[in-house]
Amino acid sequence: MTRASHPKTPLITAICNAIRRIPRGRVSTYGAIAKAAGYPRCARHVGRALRQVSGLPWQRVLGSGGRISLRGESAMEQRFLLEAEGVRFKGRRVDMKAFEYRFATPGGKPAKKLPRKSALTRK
DNA sequence: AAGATGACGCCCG
DNA sequence: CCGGGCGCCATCT
Repeated sequence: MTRASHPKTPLITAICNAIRRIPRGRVSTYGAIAKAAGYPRCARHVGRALRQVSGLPWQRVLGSGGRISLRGESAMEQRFLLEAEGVRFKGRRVDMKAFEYRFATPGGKPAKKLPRKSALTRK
């Protein structure tokens, strides 16, 4: 298990949590999820979380603009799964206007911004 | 310890 | 619309 289970860093946990909040028939983006989780600049880590943690609604996570970021057959599968739950596409991208899920912001207050440098390894 | 990597994002031509 | 380039950040080699 050198690579296994691991990284349960707060970052991954928060991100998974956010992903789980996306309702069926709706989608979100890597960037938006990272932000909603409280880690604005960590879009890349959303992908990492999806890869490590199983049981997440991974098909609801898209790249900016509502485009599928995966390649090959995984991309086809993602599109298939999304359409199966009612999400519709406009060309190669999802009609975000109609299907993007907006994360609830606590008390109308936007997520706090990360100091710009990671708050994890930091101290 | 240093460099490379990645289910990303944004700006530019 | 598409490709190329640069920035982000925790992990991995």
